[in-house]
Amino acid sequence: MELLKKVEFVKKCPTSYVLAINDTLNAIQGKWKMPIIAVLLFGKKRFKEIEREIPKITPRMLSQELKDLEMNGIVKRTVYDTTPVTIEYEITPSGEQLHDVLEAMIRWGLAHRKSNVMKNLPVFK
Amino acid sequence: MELLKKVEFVKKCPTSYVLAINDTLNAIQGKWKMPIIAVLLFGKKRFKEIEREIPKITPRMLSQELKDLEMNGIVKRTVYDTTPVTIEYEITPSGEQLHDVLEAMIRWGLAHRKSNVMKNLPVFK
DNA sequence: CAGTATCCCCCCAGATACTG
DNA sequence: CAGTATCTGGGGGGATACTG
Repeated sequence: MELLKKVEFVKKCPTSYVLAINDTLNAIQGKWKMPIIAVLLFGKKRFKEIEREIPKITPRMLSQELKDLEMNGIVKRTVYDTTPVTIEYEITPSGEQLHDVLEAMIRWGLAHRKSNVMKNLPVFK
Repeated sequence: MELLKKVEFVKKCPTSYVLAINDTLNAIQGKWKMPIIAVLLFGKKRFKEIEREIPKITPRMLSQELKDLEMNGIVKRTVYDTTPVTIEYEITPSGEQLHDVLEAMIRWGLAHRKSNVMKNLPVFK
């Protein structure tokens, strides 16, 4: 769908579009969501594994964000009945579909940085 | 680029991708960025016009967000030498390219809501 | 291992009022 | 019109310690 048509659509039916964008934003927004999703795109991981792969994240934050992601259907949590229990986190099919969004974001980010229009962007964050 | 290749790429060259995603997130993240961008996609607007079109936004927030967007090269601010001065905000070409990201987000948001995997999403925000 | 529980600080953002 | 100034509360998120 091209821009003008979309704009027209938004005019006529704002709620569903705004809602959809909001859902997506909620899914990926927050300091640690993207890193966690990125890590899980490489496959199932356990709590400590994720923690180890994301520098500086605290268990408190990891726990909290994983709950969010689970509630939003991005991540699935499975408890295995071993002793002690093993718990694995994996990305859901729906979560995996986020790669389209990520690719669009990567493409825009690269192009935008190249176009050099940013006046005051920190090189690292 | 498909997922696996991207993942490989991320493994080899994490910084640029993470940076790009970060840039994009910074551009659109925040409570009022998307509404402002949406409004400006309809054309040039003045401060008060934007304020009127976005319910509940305060001048303080609008001013702040517009500055952010300008610094990030998403929005251009033009001062016209009338009396009193007229100031117009318009979206930049680079900002307009965000529609690819928006469309990806809309597509994912709609599909994800349809797939009904969300356990606890507020119907309205 | 897989998390909770507490404490605490900072800053985002709302309310309200004011200015060139 | 096009914003800025000031005050304020709530919560996101860090540090640290603890638990089944």
